[in-house]
Amino acid sequence: MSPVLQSETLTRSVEDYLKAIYQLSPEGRPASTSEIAHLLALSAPSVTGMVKRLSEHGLLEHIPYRGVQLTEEGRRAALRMVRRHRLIEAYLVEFLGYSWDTVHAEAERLEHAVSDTMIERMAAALGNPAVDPHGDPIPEADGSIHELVGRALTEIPIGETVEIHRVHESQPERLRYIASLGLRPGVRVTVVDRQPFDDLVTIDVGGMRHVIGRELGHVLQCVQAEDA
Amino acid sequence: MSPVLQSETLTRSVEDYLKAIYQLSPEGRPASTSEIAHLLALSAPSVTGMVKRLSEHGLLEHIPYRGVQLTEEGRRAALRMVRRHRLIEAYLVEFLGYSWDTVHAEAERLEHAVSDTMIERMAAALGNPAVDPHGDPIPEADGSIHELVGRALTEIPIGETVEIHRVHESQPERLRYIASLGLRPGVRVTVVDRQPFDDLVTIDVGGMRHVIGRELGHVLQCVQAEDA
DNA sequence: CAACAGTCTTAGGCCAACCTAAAACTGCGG
DNA sequence: CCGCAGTTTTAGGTTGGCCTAAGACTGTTG
Repeated sequence: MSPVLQSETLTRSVEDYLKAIYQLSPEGRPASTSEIAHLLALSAPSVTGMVKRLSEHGLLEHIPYRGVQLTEEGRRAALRMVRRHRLIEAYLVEFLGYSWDTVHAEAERLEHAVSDTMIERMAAALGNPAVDPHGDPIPEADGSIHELVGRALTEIPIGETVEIHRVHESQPERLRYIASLGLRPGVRVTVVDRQPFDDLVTIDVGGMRHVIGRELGHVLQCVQAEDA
Repeated sequence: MSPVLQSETLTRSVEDYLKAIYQLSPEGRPASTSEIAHLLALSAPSVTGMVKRLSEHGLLEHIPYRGVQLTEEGRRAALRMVRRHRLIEAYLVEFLGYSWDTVHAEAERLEHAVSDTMIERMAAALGNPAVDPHGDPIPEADGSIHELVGRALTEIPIGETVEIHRVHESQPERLRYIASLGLRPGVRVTVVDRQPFDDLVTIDVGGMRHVIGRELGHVLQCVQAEDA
């Protein structure tokens, strides 16, 4: 119908908005103007303005004062950016010596500049990985994504051993701290104690004990450990 | 003095202008408004406007109706972009399966998006090459550049055997044609005939004979063949 | 159910980069 | 040395993307 945005016509800004809205609500629940503004570090009126334009272009639906939801077209464009971002992160870690705490900013710029061809070559060089260095699933080129739902570390009962499967965080300082505790996707962790309030969890990571607070606990997504 | 552009403050546009001006005149001779406009596919008034701003920022000197020259600061910024561009081209060819005729457009976008850190890692992965896939010299990180001056193919006398050392062309179709003749940096060529006018040159490339016209002849830069 | 806090939108501006149309300059040829 | 072609600049306008200030809405609460 609309001959708009045949893939390459989206501006950087538009790509950022779509990705942000997707990240605020992968399930499609409406995202609020202020959430978007906060995530993109912009003023609320800027968001309102852009949202209006994007909804005119059919990339999202906006109910004034109620929030925005991606249309199918908007969701596809957003997932394309997520795929790019995560593949770039994986590539930089694998081939250019980046650590997972430094890779985000670089990917944030590259995701807008790289061609589809280059993305697919990077994917091929990596062996078409399913997840990025943080354990986040990489959407397929066709737009499908397989979210492996784990449990937050804060929900694991005492005595249980789990495997960290995803570290849902992008701030370098936090990632560096997490890494300093020996925590990263694939690592096995045993919950040895829990506080009744504030979701404080004491864990054992390869013999070392650490106390994890609520925020970090939510960032660390776990799955059942595979073998004893 | 001016706290402007501490490296990362240049916009894409500004980077493009500086690189274009450098390319129009690496030696520093003034470049004209219309040359710049043509190279960047912009209107002349757009160039005048930008040139005025850039000269206010000390990146170039503009004598109205006479042309522009890069200042030392502008030249440094331009060489930085040239380094980025050529290293990116080399990296894409070496590690991501690009051919030299497809690599230019990709590099043109990436050169604005990649961090200095990433550029240096790419350089290291390549073993700090001195030239890119077209044989163009890659400026050093400190801003020095070593242009190996060759002779245009049109200037080689009959009977002489030379080595192609640089193919100074960026249009994919032309590069594809050149490659189809077996011509690329490092290839040895013997001049077997020359026409008195139009600079037509007949060459022998590994047993195949081709006639090269003036334009292509200038694109192909040659050096003395190393050994018989 | 009125008032208020908080959120969202409208109004009005700004800046970078582009454009076209018109005016100004340069340098050459008669 | 005047005029004219070609080049360059000025004038004025557009668009995307951002901003602050001010007004409109919503939902909660006394």
